[in-house]
Amino acid sequence: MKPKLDDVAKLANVSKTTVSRVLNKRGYLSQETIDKVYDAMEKLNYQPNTVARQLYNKKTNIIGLLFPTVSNPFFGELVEELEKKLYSQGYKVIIGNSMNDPEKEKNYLNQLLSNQVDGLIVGTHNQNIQQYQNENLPIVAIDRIMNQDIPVIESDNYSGGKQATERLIQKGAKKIIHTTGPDTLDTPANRRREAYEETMTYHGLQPIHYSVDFNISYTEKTGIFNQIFIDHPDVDGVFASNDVDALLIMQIAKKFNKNIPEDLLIVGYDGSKIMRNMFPNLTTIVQPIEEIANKALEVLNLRLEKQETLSEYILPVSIWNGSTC
Amino acid sequence: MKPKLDDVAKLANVSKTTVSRVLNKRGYLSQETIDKVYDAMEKLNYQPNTVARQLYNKKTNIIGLLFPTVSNPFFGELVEELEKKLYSQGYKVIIGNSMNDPEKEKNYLNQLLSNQVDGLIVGTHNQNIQQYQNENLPIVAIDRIMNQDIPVIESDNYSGGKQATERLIQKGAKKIIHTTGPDTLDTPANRRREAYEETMTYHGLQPIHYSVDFNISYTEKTGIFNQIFIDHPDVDGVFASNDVDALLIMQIAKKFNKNIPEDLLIVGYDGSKIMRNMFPNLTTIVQPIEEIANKALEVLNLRLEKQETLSEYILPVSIWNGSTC
DNA sequence: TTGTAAGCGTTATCAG
DNA sequence: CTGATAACGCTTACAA
Repeated sequence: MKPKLDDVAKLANVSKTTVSRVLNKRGYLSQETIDKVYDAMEKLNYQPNTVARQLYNKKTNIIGLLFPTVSNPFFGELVEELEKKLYSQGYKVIIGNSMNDPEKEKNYLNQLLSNQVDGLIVGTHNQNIQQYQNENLPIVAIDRIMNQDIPVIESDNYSGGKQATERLIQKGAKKIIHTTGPDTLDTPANRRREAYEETMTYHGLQPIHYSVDFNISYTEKTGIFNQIFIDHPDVDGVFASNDVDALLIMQIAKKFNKNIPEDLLIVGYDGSKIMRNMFPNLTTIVQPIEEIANKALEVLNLRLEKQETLSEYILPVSIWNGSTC
Repeated sequence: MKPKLDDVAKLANVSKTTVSRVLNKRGYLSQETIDKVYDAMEKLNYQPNTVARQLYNKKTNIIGLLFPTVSNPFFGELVEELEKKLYSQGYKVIIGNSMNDPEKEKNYLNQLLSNQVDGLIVGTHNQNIQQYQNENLPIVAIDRIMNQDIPVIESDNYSGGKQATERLIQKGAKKIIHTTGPDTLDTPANRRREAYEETMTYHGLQPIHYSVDFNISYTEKTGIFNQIFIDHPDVDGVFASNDVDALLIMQIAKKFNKNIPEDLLIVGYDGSKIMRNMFPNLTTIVQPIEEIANKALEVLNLRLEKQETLSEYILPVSIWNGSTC
């Protein structure tokens, strides 16, 4: 059996209180007592029970992170950044990969809301989850609209969409296709599409978009992207909704004998560090992952301290000049 | 204040015991009581306190995952796979990205060992952490040697190293350089290097390796990889320790005007799904990520049930035939 | 400087 | 079928 406070107390011939005081370095204690207690803890290899402490303190020092998938580099880097910073603040993180499955998200939520976490950072993309309302748990959303009470951190999607589209047009593309997430969601990322459509229209070009569900397999995705080239053999520009898709499309373009950038221009989205290093050629819109993480934590901390926050924080994007556009 | 069991009990005019019974669907209860209680819970928007349950049950239903970094696709996919499967078993996961920093790992460990988690899956690469001994917490290691008591899941590193090296040789490379992790660690991954060296020697070739610390920046990494081409302008083959590095090296090769595969053959390692889809051209040794995750959980479950396990489980690797070698 | 006792929010035993 | 009550392991008034 794991030793508990009481065992230490008995071995050291003091009370539980005293041991607790030593443990938490609180109150006045004689050096002698302190030594005795440490000795006993050592002997028993004592480790305080975190759960008991959590119960008393009503604080778990755990933050929940709910994201679609950690295997997409954008989320991977974001989660890593968040974890790193939370760790240095003394928090641990529980991660839920919702895979954008509403059931799973709802489930996670219910569990996490039950005093399991001190706060929540949510970056999944589902609608109609009302649970987020009924708690006064500090929550921050990343790139996701939830409700009035929950602040959203996002990068400037409209500007990103505009920059991408203008870049493609300026480099001579006329038939530009945009891949997006599912049409049905109301997320800040939709502003990319708005920007794309407005920019296209402004230049007298016809916007065309293909929406791709998250959480489908690579095989299915490849199927959809193939279809683009079948439906539009004359496509000469693609604005992909993320870098992984951009690269997938590049692979498929090859099969259709399209050379990049001669026959087809491509712009991606996200610009995670790992992508920019592995494939610097890909022209892409860079979301400031580190700044997003910083801002999310800054706002979460405000909420944890019950302070006021804005309801939206928009961070600037930049463009990475590769050779695909 | 959050409502508690007692509040529900009062509102429903029953005892805490009864509410608890309803909550856990245990024992005999009249339908009337059940309805009353559910009503009260509804009205108060009651949610049971997980921490209190954890304390009583001495079980948190949390598994700790300690990995170097979730932003490398190999670990990203592995962690995702583990999370997905643990979730379906009713576990949540606390993730620690150790960045291979021994301090951080030790710290995480200490915290997690304190009754915070029911089990641990460790895939970081540090030495000399003795803490793992003194607990009877179920632990499983992935690709990491810890101590006799802790079962290790790994893919067949020797075979992987041999296949990679032989492939390079067979395709005509003579001056083949191998990049590895730090020399100082005793990990199963070292068997790749052994295999590389033995295979090279067997073919009368001179093994040369460059060791690259984890947790250095991309800039530093690039520096080291640059050095390879400066030190060995006649290099015609590279066996990289992972796919990310393989791609980094490909970028650098370009700068040195080496065409792939004409002037330089490259074989990577890991073969995560995302990599194989984004860069199908990269010839690489594929670790069976899903099987590793499955086996790790199978073994962890055995440990959780206090059953015997083997001390080592080795899973087969395969080769992905790209065009870089 | 140290100890006693109550309480954090559950669950299970045992009695009715 | 239902209710007191103790217990899970720790922290903190309050007392001494």
